Order: sequence, then structure tokens, then C-alpha cells
Amino acid sequence: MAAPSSDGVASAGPERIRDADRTRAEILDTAAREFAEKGFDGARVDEIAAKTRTTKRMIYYYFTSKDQLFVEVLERAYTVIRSLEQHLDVDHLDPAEAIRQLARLTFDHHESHPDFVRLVSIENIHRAEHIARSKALSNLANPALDVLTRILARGREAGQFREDVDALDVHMAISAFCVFRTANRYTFNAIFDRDMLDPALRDHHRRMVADMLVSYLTTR
Amino acid sequence: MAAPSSDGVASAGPERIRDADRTRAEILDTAAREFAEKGFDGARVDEIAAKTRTTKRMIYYYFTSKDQLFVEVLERAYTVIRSLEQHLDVDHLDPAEAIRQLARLTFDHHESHPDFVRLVSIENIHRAEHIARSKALSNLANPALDVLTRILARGREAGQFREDVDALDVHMAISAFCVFRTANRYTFNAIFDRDMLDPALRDHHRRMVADMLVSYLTTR
Amino acid sequence: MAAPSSDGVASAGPERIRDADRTRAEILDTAAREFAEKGFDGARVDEIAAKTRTTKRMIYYYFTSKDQLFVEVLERAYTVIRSLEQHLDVDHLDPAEAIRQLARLTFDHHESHPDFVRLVSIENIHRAEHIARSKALSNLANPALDVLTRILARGREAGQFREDVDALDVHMAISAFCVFRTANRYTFNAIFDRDMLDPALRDHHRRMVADMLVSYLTTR
Amino acid sequence: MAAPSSDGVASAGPERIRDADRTRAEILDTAAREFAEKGFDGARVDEIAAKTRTTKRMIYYYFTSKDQLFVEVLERAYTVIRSLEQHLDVDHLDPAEAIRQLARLTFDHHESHPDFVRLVSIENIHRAEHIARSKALSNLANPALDVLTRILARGREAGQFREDVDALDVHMAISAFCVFRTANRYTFNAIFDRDMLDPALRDHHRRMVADMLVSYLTTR
DNA sequence: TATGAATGAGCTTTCATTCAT
DNA sequence: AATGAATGAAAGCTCATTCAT
Repeated sequence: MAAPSSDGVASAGPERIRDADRTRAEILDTAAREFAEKGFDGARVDEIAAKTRTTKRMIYYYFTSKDQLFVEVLERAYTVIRSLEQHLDVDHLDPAEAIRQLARLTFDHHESHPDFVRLVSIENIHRAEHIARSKALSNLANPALDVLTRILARGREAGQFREDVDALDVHMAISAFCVFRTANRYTFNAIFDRDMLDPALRDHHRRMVADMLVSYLTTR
Repeated sequence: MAAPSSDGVASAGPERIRDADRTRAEILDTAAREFAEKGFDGARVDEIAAKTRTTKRMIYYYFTSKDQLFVEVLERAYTVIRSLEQHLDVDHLDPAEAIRQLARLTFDHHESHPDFVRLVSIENIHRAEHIARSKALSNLANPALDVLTRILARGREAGQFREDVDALDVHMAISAFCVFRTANRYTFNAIFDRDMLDPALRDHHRRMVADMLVSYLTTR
Repeated sequence: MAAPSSDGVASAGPERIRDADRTRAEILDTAAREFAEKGFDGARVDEIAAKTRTTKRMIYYYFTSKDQLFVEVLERAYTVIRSLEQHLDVDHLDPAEAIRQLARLTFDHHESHPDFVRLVSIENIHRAEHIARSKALSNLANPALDVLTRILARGREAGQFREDVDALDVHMAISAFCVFRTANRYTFNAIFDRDMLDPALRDHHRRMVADMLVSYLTTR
Repeated sequence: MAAPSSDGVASAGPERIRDADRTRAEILDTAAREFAEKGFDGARVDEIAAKTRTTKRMIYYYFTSKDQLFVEVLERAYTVIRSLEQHLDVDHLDPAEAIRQLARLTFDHHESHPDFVRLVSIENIHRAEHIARSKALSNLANPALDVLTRILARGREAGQFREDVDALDVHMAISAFCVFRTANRYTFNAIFDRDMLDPALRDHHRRMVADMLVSYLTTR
């Protein structure tokens, strides 16, 4: 469709390739949902196949193994947030406001991608063995860190920010807060009867991370 | 031994019960380790039995099902931190210092009980279905919350603390930070090459949670 | 049957054990036939189970793996000929006649146990990896060798036999001939159109091995 | 190259055919090794393809099926020994010496072509079904038999050889001995700890077959 | 109370082969 | 003549659980 060809025969080649990509993508989507839903060991290749327009055999044809499928699911999941971070443009902002923006970006992403958060939880239960096996993931640097490093430097230079924290600490503090709301939603709700999905609470927490980080960084 | 009886036969009763308790405890210990290590679906009843001095059959005899075994493993795991929180005595302290102490207690507990943190992660992947099934867990209130509520009240009365945060928010913020260090240790290390087990980093983060919460609460 | 018990309850224990043994034996019989028929890789655990009054699951319960099942099939197959050899009593015979008798014993056994010969062929294709894994087989000495050693010693002392051959050489020569008739029956028949099963040929060959070995040993 | 043509297009014909032959030959070589190594059912078409400079698809293109591939592998394997036998010239020798020479030829061939011996073993496990399917193999007479028939006739005429043996019996006796050393090498070694590859033993056995047959034939 | 034996259902993965140009 | 993509059918094996006393 995007690239119509002048003859029916020649177009068959590219079309099939496109189909293969679409099939791969469909499998990846479904697998992401299943893995996020049931965990790596709880997910069933049979079930993933059933929820796809392909067969189990095709999953193995394209992905070789359940493990490799999970690796590629993770790769795709990380792609989204990496891309968001990449497009973050906060160098023109006041350092405190830049921190807030970054916190909100992380918050919003995690809030709207609970499956990503769950997949990361699952991968941690498996001691990040799939990430270790993925060149794409283990080599890929995190753009948010560069952004953060620059913000912190500017904040310190302006005498606004404390000096005993590095970018990774801040990234962790933000991630921890945002991840927890999704990852630990169920035990928190079961024990404290607090519904993390409540929109008001959501907005409150969204402000809270930002505030918490800024107040921490600006305290000396 | 503690309660010698005059005849050999009768003593078998209490003795056996004691043995049963010991067997149950051994199974629970081993199961906790296996579940924490491999996740709920990754853990094998066979493997748990093999690492015990009992048999698989005994696990079913005492715990009915793998799910119920996990329920009881969780119950035991939560007992430890509940007990710590119960014995926390900070009512005589300055509210800020009380917050710091609570943060440190959580930090230290999670740091020294990585299996607890992993079990909670796993239970969240399973949407807290086991907690829901456990009367002990779903009914048990959290003593830390009462403590926190009192600290916040005192802090607000003294005009030291902000008013737009409740005890559960603070508890969550502390937990999130402390849980993350353990729960997301592996992906964090794989992606950022940061070793959460480094003692210096550990001390730094221990101060960081406390500082972060206090600076947040004292900012108005 | 052999040991009737006076009460129904007590007999249940031994009965069940007897059943387990019977089931094991049935599986072993069927497996031997299937492996001999199709080879190790050609045989199907499913098929073996189907030809049994048990299930595939039981095969794994009793034998752990297809490999281990083959190991035990081999162990049983070797038991028969070992037992025959053990009961061979030729020390009172003239050395030449003793050789003839041993040759005939091997010939008759192989002739009446084509499955044994095939199993050995199959095991050789697999480089005797199953025998290597079997304590029973790799440790078991061959009684025929002791017998042969004594026959050869007596033959040499009497000046009847040549001196440049050891028991293993003779055993090999006899085995080679007897094994070939069964093991290579099919290619021989396909290429030369000779039916190894023909009774006259069988008798002729039975005499032939004995004659061949004796004439060889008595030639100096 | 060998036959340059005046235009590029036309030359593609012969060139391609030559390539096809080379590809076929490469596949046959690799397949022979794989089948001999793993057996018919143990060998993997995928693996054969991987060890070739072609693809699995080409194997099917040229050989139609795994079975047919094995048929052609067998055909090629038999070609070698047939050719050796064809060139055997013993009509001018003393019958006994002629027998020795034939025995040595078989011995040497089998000794230096263990894969041939294994392939024959494997084909026998499959009841020679592939040979039956091959016109080349099922029709091809064995030149060794003609040679042997002539030798035996001369031996009998000279009063040297016994009369109750035909060429096929002798051929079988020789083959059995020579085949066994290779085909049953592994079980023999596992059980008796005898290394058939030992050069001294090899020489000893080489003399042994020849001696055994001659002594047998010359005994009346 | 305690337990050895048994098992149905289902798991991931593999295999030779065919489809479709 | 040549080939990349796709696949149905089954394979070996494992799992939590129950049977039967």
C-alpha cells in the first residue's frame, strides 16, 4: 500500500516480507500481553499462539525459543520509553522544572504502560538473564541519564542543587516511585485497601514525585 | 523434654506435634527460598521436597496445594517486618527524626530480606491472589501506618510538615525506594552497570531515603 | 500365586509391589521389541506405551528417560546369554569338541534371539553409550571368556591348538559369524538373494562355524 | 572453463550442470558422514544441510526425501568396494593364496571405510528397505562372488578345498569377521575392554581371517 | 497421622516436508 | 532450474496432584 508497484508479480516479494513483519509484530504484541499477565513461566506458548492468527510452530520459526521470544518482547518494551526520553528537551528550562518534567515523563509512561512495568518486574525475578542475552538491551545506553546529568550539572552550577547525588541516584528515586505504583499495586491494595488507579490519587502522586525530588535536590 | 510424661506412649502425642511443627517450618523455609528464587510458577514442588527432609507427599499433606503453600510462605514473610514495625518506638522523637528512623527501619529490613522483597514482587505478578486468600494477611493492619499517622499528625501540629500527604503516601514513597533497590537490582545492574550491593552505595541510599522524605515533608 | 497369604489386607502390600514389577517387565518386553524393530531413534515412547497396558507417563515414572529405558532393555537382553554361558559345562570334553559346543551355543542363542542381535547392532551405532552408562553391563565379566580361556589352555597343553590366539580372538570369530547371519540378514538377502532363515542353510552354517574354528585352532 | 563457449548465455547450461553435480556430491558426502555417525533416524536433514554449502531445500530438490538421500548414499558407498573387487586379479594364484588375498582386500576395505560398515549396519536395522528401492543396488551383482566361485572351483579341482561350501558361505564368513571388527567395536570395547583400533591387533586379525578361511577350506 | 505409588493433562520443542513462486 | 518461507504432526518429557491404604 505504501509503496504500490507497477506489476503484480514483483510486488509479491515485498508483500510477503511485510506479512512476515506483521506476523512477527502480532506475535510480539500478544506475547507481551501474555508474559506481562502471567509471568515468564506462567505464560504458555500455546496460549500465545491461540491468541494470534498464527500457530505455535510459527512462534518457534520466528523466535527460536520461548526465552528468545521474551528477549524480543523486552527489547520492544524498552524501545518505547527510550524513545520518549530521547525526545525530552529540557535544556532550556530551569533545573528544578527540568527535574519535574523528567519525573512526570517517567510517571506518565509507567502509568500508561503497566505491562512494561510488569515485564521488568518479571525480568528481575529472572535476574535479568534475558537482558544479558540481548545485545540491543545490554549495550543500549539510557538517554534519560544524559539528560539528568546535564540537569544536575546546571542545578549545581546555579547553586540550586545539592552535590552528593548523581544522575543514577535521581533516576532510581524517580523510577522506584513510578514503578512501585504499578508493580506493587496489588499487594498495596490487598493490604491497605488503597486503589492506585484512582485518578485523584494518580494526580496527587504525579505531583508528589516531582516535589519530592526537587525538595530533596534543593535541600542542602 | 520440656514436658516429660510418665509413659512412653502418651508422650508420643506432643512430641509428634512438635515434629509436625518442625517439619512444617522446614518446608516453609525451603519453599520460601525456592519461591523467592524461581517465582511461583518457576518453583517446583518436587524441588522443594528434595531440599527438605520430607517428601513431596508431606507438602501436600500439610499444605494442601502449591498455592496454599505460597500463601503460608507469604504469611510468614510478612510476619517479620510487621513485628519490627510493632516494636518501633518513635513517639518521643522529633517528627523529622521519627520519619528518618522509620525509613531506616524499612531500608534495613528490605536490605537484609531480599527474599521478602522478591516474594512480594512475585505476589504482585499474581495480582495478590494469595494474600486475598489469606485471612491472616488481608485482615492484618499495618502497625507502621499507625506510627506514621501519629508522626505526621505531630509534624503538622508543630507546623513542620506539609499537610497534603497522608501516612499511606509516605509509606509508599519509603517502600518504593527500599523495594526498588532489591527488586530491580538486576535490570538496573544489567542496564546501568550499577551494583546495588556495594556497601558505600547502600549507606548513601540509606541516608537518601530518609533525607528525601524529610525534605519533602518539611517543604511547604 | 507362589506365596498365597492368609489375609487379604496384608497381601495388598506385596501384591502391589509384584504388580509394579510386572508392569516394569511388560514395559521392558515391549520396549525391547520396539527398539529392536525400529532402532533407538526410530522407536517411539508413545508407541511403546500404546502396546503396553500402561501409559507413557508410567514409562517415565519407572525408567526416567528413553535412554535409561534402553539401558535396562540392554541389561535384560544380555542377561539371557550370560546365563547360558554360565551354565556351559565343557571342562570334561575334548578341547576341539568343547570349542564346537561353545560355537553352537552362541549360534543357537543368536539364532533364537534376533532381537538381541539387533539391539547390540543398534547400541553399536550409538557407540555403546548406554552400556557405558550401565553399571550392570560395564562391570559384568563374560563367563564365556573364562570357559574359552580354559579350553584354549587345555588344547595347547595337549599340543592340539595353535598358540597365537587368545580367548577374545576366538570369541570374536564365533560372535562375528553368528551375529552376521542375523544382523546382516537383510542386506545379504537383498544383494545376494540368500535367505538366512532357510533351515538347511542354518544347519549348514551351524556346522560351519564350529568346523571353521576347530580347523583354524588345530592348524599349526 | 573446460569447455569455453562463444556466448555467455549458452555456457550457463553446461556450467550449471557441472555445479549441480558438485552440489549433489557435496550433499552425498556430508549425508554419508551424518547417516553413518547418527543412524538414519538420528541424522537430521537440517544438520546435513548446515554442514553443506547448500540449503535444506536443495537437498529436497535433488533427492526428494530423506529416504531417497539415504538410498543414494548407500549406492555410492557400495560403489567403492565393488570397484575394488572388480579389479581383483587372483586367477593366476594358488587357490589358498587367492583366498587369502580376497580376505585381505575385504579386511583392508572395511578397516579403512568404517562409515561403509556403519551404513550397512544401519540399513540392516531398516531391513534393507533402501536397497530394495534402489535399482542400482538390488540389480548389481557382486564381482567378488564370481572371483570366489572361480577360486573355489580351482581349489576343489586341485583336491585342495572341501566341497561342502559355496562362494556365498565363504564370502559371508570373511565379511562377518571383517564387519564385526568395525560394527561391533564399541560394545566389544565396552564389555571386554579390547581396543579394535590397536595396530598390532589389526595385523593379527588380518592374518587370522585369511588363516581361518584357508584352514577351513583345506580341511576335509 | 502419614505416606509410597501412580497419573492426566499439558509443556516446550523438533522434524521432515511442502508452498509458492 | 532453484529457493526462501512456512508448517502439520508429533516427539520426549514434566507438572501438580490424587489414589489407596
